[in-house]
Amino acid sequence: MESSDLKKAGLKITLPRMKILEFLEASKVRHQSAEEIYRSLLDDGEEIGLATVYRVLTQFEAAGLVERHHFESGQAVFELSEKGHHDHIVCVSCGKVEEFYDEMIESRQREVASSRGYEVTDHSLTLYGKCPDCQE
Amino acid sequence: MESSDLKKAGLKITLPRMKILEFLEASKVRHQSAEEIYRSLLDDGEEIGLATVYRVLTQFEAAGLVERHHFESGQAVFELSEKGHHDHIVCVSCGKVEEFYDEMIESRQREVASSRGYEVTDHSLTLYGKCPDCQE
DNA sequence: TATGACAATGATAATCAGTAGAAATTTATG
DNA sequence: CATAAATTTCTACTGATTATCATTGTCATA
Repeated sequence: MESSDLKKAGLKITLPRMKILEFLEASKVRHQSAEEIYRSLLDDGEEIGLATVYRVLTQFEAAGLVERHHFESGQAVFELSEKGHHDHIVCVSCGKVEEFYDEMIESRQREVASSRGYEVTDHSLTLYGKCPDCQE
Repeated sequence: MESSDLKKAGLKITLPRMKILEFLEASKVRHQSAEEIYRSLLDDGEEIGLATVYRVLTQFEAAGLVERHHFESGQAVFELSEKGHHDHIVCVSCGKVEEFYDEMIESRQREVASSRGYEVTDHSLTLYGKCPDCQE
């Protein structure tokens, strides 16, 4: 079932790609950096190179299998794009990431863009704040 | 008039800080990277180090004089924060940046965050698309 | 199932934005 | 002006990501 995802994406079925995809699907953490994914795979006893992790994630992104987000931390994080579009709330204390979707915000964005003659291809909205757990 | 800004920010008045502030105020380009600012100053015949540009911009940011944005380019850009809060539309073809403000979007963001118990400290919303000039 | 074209991997070097350290210079005061 | 403290500069270094390249793996075809 994973391999069909790869085929659909026009990617050959290789061990590293399977490993990464399986790992992302099995992981309960939805937003992880390339380095974290790499470390986790090594810890699981897999043999894989960091360069391959970066390369494969980039290919997955191009294929629409994962999304890359930048948030504030210098380091990009990746998430499986199983669900539809959504935006993020990031806790500035603990780093937790929650997802949300608000149709009113979405539609206003489209209006703002088109009123200026833009064809929107993408957008990113991230709220930063303290999550309930981190407020004392 | 620039020096008073620096004083208010609790920063000593130094040549590099004046140069950078004057440059930002005189520049017609509102969003520039540290490297671009550095190059421009050198081209203007000023003597300044890149490390100083980065450090001063960071101090200006802390003092609220400039804002730092991350967009998709990997490289941070800085803008004078003369105006109030606003979001951005970035053209994916020519890199042009426009600003906008939409109260409905702002208020929905606050609602979304508070409905999840978050205290929002900041947010970033960026739309990506093709500007009118770049659509053939 | 063997083969060959070509894509993918992995180790490492390179790049790129940004930061740290330490010596030299400048600023604000007395 | 003299002096302490803050600031600048240069340069080396980080950390994240990408490029290189020799080796290996995949897969359509024979």
